[in-house]
Amino acid sequence: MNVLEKIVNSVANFSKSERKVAEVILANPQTTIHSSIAALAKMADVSEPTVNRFCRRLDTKGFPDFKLHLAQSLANGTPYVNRHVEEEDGPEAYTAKIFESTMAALDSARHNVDINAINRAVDVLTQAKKISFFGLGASASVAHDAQNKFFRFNVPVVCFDDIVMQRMSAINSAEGDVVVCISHTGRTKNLCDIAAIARENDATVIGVTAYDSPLARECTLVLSLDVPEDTDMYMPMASRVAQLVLIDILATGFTLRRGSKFRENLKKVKDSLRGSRFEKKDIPA
Amino acid sequence: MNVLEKIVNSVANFSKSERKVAEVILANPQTTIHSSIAALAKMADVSEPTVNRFCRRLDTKGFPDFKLHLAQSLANGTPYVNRHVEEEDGPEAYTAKIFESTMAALDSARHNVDINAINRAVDVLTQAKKISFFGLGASASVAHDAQNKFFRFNVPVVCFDDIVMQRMSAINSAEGDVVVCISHTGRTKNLCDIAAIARENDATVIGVTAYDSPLARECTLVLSLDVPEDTDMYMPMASRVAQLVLIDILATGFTLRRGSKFRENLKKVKDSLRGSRFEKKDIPA
DNA sequence: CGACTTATTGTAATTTAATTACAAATATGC
DNA sequence: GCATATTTGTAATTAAATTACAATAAGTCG
Repeated sequence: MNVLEKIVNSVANFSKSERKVAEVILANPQTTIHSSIAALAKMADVSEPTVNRFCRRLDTKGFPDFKLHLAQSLANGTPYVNRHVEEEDGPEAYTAKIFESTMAALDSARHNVDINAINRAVDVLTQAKKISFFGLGASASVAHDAQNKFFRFNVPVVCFDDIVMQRMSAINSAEGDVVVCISHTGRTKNLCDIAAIARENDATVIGVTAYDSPLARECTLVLSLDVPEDTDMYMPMASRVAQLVLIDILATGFTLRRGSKFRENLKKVKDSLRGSRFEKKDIPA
Repeated sequence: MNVLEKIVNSVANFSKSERKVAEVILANPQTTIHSSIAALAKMADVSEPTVNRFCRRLDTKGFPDFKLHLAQSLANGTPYVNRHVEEEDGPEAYTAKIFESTMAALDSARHNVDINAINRAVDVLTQAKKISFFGLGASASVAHDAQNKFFRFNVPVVCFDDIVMQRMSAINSAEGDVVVCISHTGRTKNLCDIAAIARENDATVIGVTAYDSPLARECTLVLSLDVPEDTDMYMPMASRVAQLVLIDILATGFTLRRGSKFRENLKKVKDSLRGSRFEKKDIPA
């Protein structure tokens, strides 16, 4: 596991001084791997043995071993950790933290997605007579986005963010229709109802939601995204980005399945937008 | 550059003993990073200073520094790159590629955002009498998302994805109002008009769009996101994710600026949603 | 509230590892 | 084949990390 993540995750078990060490390391990971234990101790304003104890607590053999692990974590260019935004953060700090948390979330999601489930979902979608995307609240915009994407495929696709419309649509669904329900928590009652109704009417229900949630239990097929935890700001952030990426993946799988001829069509759709846009001014060679 | 490659490439410049060291390292790189200089010297059947000289020849400061570089090379050195999806990619391949491209895009965006612009945007937003989010097509869902976020702040906020409504709204704007126009290319004619109209009516116009685009020129303040290029599938993918993250950042900046009292309110909004959800079953201690 | 216990942190000593300086050995050119 | 240059190793030195222990701070219970 990424050492940086490990530090963040086990910050609770740290003592006061150890936390100081953690902060300094998280702030300058790149510097850390080129510092001696003495230099780091000074930076964190603690004693050298404290740094050593800190390393041991993270299951490394000692400081040099810790640096090795740290170097490995930094190697893939990603010090992406889910760092929480703090009250006293300036624009620089919170901007960096949000970017990094989002990337960390994507990284985690990437390792946790069930490729088989994705493949089956693509199967189902390519064979759908009609596709509906339903989401409420923050997930509504994900549903909209999905509609926008699949609309380009010249497939019958609808999207509702209104429970009444969703309900009507679900009741009218039939065999061969696919309903995609999007909800991070999977605990939104209304959406669970919609999923149940759609299934009773023989539609295939794909859930983009948490594994083993009430919504998941109502679905034919679940695409779960394990995203660490959202940053403290009481609003969905990283989770929603992961959902979007999942939609991108489904859309991509869809176009690939449809073959190259189909993709030419896509290009036409894109080109058709040209009329509504200002031309890019030609740069003289 | 990858140290292992470097060893292979410069094997010509090595002396006999140095070559012995190189061989041992190439044969057991994983072991090497956990060995002392003495252990390695013994394995290669050379003296310790020879190992040290070997390290120096590879432009490292010494043996520990060399181990650090080696560790970095060994850590699955796949930095996130913008890999294009290919025709023959299976689910595994395109899933990985899309995740990685998105992360690469975010990484790039992170290094290119203008923190000052963000800070000023937050300034403007916190002082707004009314906030409007406008986007068309793929950017419409980003606008929706923004609305959802800022709505929680108990701020007058609207969002339209319909040019007629956008136009009416823009005409009715007044000093103190903030209009956020979202467009990846910044070349959507209709949206440029809206921006112009809003500005003529004394609203502050923030553009989430490409630098130096027609839309950018109509804005009071531009938040440009430099995202490499979208994957080949003829639809906006990474760019839109970057926009969403930018919205997250603005929303976060907003709440931080408003102070801790305000954030308690936010928690209340979140808690208010509880009634519409299934409770998480309590896990017995 | 104070004595006792436990946990945390730092100081100093010790050990270990890495580097340097120098000498021996090997190779290279004339 | 001798002189020079290069390579390699031995021993000494230095630097770094770790351990042992003492002091301080934080809890806990009477």
